Amino acid sequence: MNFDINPVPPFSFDLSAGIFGEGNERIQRYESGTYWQVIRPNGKLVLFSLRSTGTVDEPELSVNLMPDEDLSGDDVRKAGEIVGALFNMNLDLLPFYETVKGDRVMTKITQRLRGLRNPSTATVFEALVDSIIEQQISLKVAWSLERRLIETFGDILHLGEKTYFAFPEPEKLAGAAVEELRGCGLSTRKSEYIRDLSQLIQKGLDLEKFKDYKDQEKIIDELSQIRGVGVWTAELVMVRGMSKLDAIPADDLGLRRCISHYYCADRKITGDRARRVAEAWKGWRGLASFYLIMAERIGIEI
DNA sequence: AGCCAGGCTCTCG
DNA sequence: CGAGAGCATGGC
Repeated sequence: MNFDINPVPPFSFDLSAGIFGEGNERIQRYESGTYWQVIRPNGKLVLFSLRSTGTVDEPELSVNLMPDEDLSGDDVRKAGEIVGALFNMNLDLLPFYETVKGDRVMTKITQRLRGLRNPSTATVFEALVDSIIEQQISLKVAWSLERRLIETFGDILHLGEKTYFAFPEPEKLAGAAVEELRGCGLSTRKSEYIRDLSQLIQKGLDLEKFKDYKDQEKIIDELSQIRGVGVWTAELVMVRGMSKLDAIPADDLGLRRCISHYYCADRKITGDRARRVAEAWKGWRGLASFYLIMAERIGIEI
C-alpha cells in the first residue's frame, strides 16, 4: 500500500534519516535511501518504509505500508500522520534559521545542514524510557540496552521470512519482573524506574497530555515527580518526545562538550555556561542543540 | 586492568 | 540539608 507525503520545505530526507544509519535492521534503520520502522496506527502493527522522490526545496516522500492484517482507510490516514510526526515534517524551519542569524557559528551550521529535522519518538513514553536508559552511561552502551529491551518486550511483526519489533507498550513493561529487565543489562535501579513508570501509566498517568502544555517549567516539575526522572531527563524528553524545540538539556555532558567545541575552544564548561551560549537561539534552543550535535558528528568545522 | 560514560536516588554525617 | 557512594555494560 503506497502514498506520498509532502513535508513543509526545506526538508532534507537524507540528513534527517541519516542519524538512523547505525540503527538495528529489525527495529529502525536507514539504508540505501530507505528508512523503515514499525508503527501502530490505531493499534495495528505496520512496517513502513520511506524513500525520497523529491528535493530539499520541493520535498516529496513515498511511503509503503506493510501490515500483517487488513488496514482501513482511517488506519492508512493515521499511519501517514505518525510517519509525518516521526520526522517533524510539518515544522517550518525558516523561523529557526532567521532566529540564529546573529550567531555566526550557528548560521554556518544551518546552511550546511539545511532541511535537517530532529526525529521524534512515536510516544512520550518511548522518549522517557530511552532517556532513563541513557542516564549516566555512554550512548553506545545505552543503544545496546535499548535494543535488548525492545527485542525482549516489544511486539513482534513477522513479514515473510523477516521479523521486526515495535517499541514495547507500557502494559508489557508494567508486568515485567525486575529480574527480566535486569536481563537486558539494565541496573536494578533503572529496571525499577521503568517498571514503576509503566505501572503509573497503567493506573492512568497520561504522558501525551504534556504535548499540549505551554509552560515548560511545569512539564519539568511534573515529570520530575516520577522516580528516576530529573531535570536532564525531562528536558531531553521534551525535545525528543514532545517536539518542544526550545527545551535544552544544557547539563548534558555530550551537549556541553559540543557547545564547548564550537563556542568555547574545547574548554570544559558548566551547564550554566552552556545555557548562556544557548540564549542566542531563544525560541529554538533544543533544535539548535540538535543541529550542533549533528554538525559535530558529521565533522563540520567552522 | 581500570576508569569513564549524554544522571539520579539514597544514605550518611 | 549537602556531599558522596553506587549503579551496569562496553569501549578505550
